[in-house]
Amino acid sequence: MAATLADVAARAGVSSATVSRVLNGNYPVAEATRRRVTEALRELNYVVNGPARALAAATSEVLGVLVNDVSDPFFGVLASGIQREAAEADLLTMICHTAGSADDELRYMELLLRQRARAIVVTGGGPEDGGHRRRTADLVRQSVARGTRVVFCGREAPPDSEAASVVFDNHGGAAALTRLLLAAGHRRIAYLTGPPHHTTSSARVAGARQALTEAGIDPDSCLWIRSGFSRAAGLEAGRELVRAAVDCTAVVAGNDLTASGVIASLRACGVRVPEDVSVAGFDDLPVAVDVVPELTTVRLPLRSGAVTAGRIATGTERTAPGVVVRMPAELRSRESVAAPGGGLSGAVGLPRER
Amino acid sequence: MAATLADVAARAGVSSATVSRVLNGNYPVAEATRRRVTEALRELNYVVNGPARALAAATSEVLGVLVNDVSDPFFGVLASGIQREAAEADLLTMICHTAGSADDELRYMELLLRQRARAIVVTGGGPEDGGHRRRTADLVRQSVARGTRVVFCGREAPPDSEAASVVFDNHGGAAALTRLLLAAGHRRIAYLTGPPHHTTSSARVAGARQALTEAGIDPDSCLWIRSGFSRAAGLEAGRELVRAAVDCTAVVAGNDLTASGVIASLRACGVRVPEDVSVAGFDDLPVAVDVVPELTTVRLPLRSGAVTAGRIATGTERTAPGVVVRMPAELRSRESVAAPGGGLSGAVGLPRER
DNA sequence: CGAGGCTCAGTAAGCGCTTTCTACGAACCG
DNA sequence: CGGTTCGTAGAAAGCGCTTACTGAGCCTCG
Repeated sequence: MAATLADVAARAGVSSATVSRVLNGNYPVAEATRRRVTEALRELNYVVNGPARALAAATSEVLGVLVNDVSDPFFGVLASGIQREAAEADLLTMICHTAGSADDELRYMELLLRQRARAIVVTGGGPEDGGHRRRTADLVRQSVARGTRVVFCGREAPPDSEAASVVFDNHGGAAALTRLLLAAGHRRIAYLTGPPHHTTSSARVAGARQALTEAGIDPDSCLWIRSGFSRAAGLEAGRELVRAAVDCTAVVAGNDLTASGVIASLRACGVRVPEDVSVAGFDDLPVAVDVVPELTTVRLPLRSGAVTAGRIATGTERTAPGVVVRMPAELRSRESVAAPGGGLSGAVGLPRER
Repeated sequence: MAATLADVAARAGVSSATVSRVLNGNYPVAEATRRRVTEALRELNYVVNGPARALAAATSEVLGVLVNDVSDPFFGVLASGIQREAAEADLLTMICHTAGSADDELRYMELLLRQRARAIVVTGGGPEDGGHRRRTADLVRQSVARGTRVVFCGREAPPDSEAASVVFDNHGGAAALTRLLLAAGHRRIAYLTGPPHHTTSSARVAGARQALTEAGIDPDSCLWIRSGFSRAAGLEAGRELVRAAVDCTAVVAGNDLTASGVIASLRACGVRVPEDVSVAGFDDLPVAVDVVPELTTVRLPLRSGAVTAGRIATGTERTAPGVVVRMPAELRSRESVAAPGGGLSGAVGLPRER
């Protein structure tokens, strides 16, 4: 049933090589022949056999993108930016959902490597685990050796690897955001950190701590609460903050999604934002301006970072191996941060602790 | 650099057939031999060549999932359900983002077909366009002929095709939702339909119209507004409704995302939900209970639908070709719908029209 | 008018794997 | 002790494609 090149060739009365040439257009073929072949191609409903082509040509037309969470808009922006570049280079993008699991990340990298993907883009932050880094570095090495380009977008490639990286200035952004809060007069700040042992979380925490220290404030006098990067995590955290009547005038969420959750649950508990408590986000996702009040946040140039990563991955942009492209972060001051108000405990009418 | 089976065989002092057998474990191999081979495999850092294997075995280990929008939680739920089943069957899931484009949908189907994917799951609704249906039907036929199973999840497979379908009762759900609103006393309802010429939108509209007609109300006395399925579309629509001071006491959004947008923009304009205007959603996504007030919506069993689709796709569950599995919809009555209030125009202090 | 150049197309050698067929011992049995 | 069976592994034939390499015509030009 499935027609092969040979079938088409027979029907068109030519050799299979000619059919291949018509298909790929990389060698001259006389117009008349081309027409006959094209005809036969259509008549037989020919569909090229990808594996066979990939085997013979030692390359394929797929670009793999690894994302932590397909339903997180952060990755949506990244993935669609990369996809656009891939399409430009006639590659088709396949997105693999790792669910934030380090093992799945490796599994998919290996799968893509096995499939001889043209390139692999690993997006988002990753585990800070040494074993994982080492295994990742191994895979990167093998991939590069087999001609699969690897690009990291959102974290640095393992040291000494040939893979390029596009990284966002999480550290600087977090520091700037903290300085903004300090300038507004906040001193008691609750930080919802992202998932622990995660490069992105750590960089943001480190940036914030540095800004605090530089302002002469002991970072440990602030609250550091482990949370996730989802809206649900923010809702949960918001409820917890209120329940514990935490003594703070500002909450810095791990990202905008979390911030929107925090705001929703604070308001549901009667806490006004920003009158009672200021809330800040991170990333400047579309949701940041959908929320009421609009979020003060840190804008990461995700789209252009994705495009850069995509261009490196497709080879449109040639770079030195192991290059690290740094993308700046930029403060977006909007409505959700104001001068310190009564704080959480004040707002809900509980005795302020400490 | 890239070690092949033959390299491994040479190193282990066996034939490549033996190495293949060790790799696949489908033929008996003496323990001692196996050990030597395994050793060589590791020493040479062997990575199987997917295309070569796929070519020889005429099948691959990938399951493709087509989604309209990777960053829409509706598809997130679907994709992760399918992925779980795929993982169970030792297949790896690749998600392709079609951006709702009919052309991309076909392109990706063809890509997956070319790659000899084990199965393809097409999720979500699709264009009602005849040409597209026909081309889809063609591809399905070819896929099946080549041993790639095709499953539709969220819309029916083209007529007479071998592909299975898992469909959600959009029609019945929309009817039930409308009846709920009618029972609450609403008569002037604004419907934000999803994207036009889209199977899901149409089914929901048809269900609502039927319920209206059955209640003796002329469907055309209600407002039918084209919108999208995103939160942004809801925000936009909400603003429009207020701006035009539309005379209605209830808004039925295309889905929960849109509903959350509508609520946000209505409230931003000083309209109370549900006191002034009731708002209903569709799908019962996690966001439905995150929103304030919690959304009255229609629950679609997305997760179990996805699992079913996944099981059919992987072959875990054997079904007759062309089977259509229907999943029921279920009303979820929560806070966002109440008895009719002053309506939109009343709330914003504009003269009520008509 | 024959040599050299061009254009176009066929031949055939793989790409790296799976799998059938075959072969070789060793063990078993009557 | 010859013949059968069983367990194990090699030889080799593809899978469907790409791509040198080769060569047949035909044109051009000295």
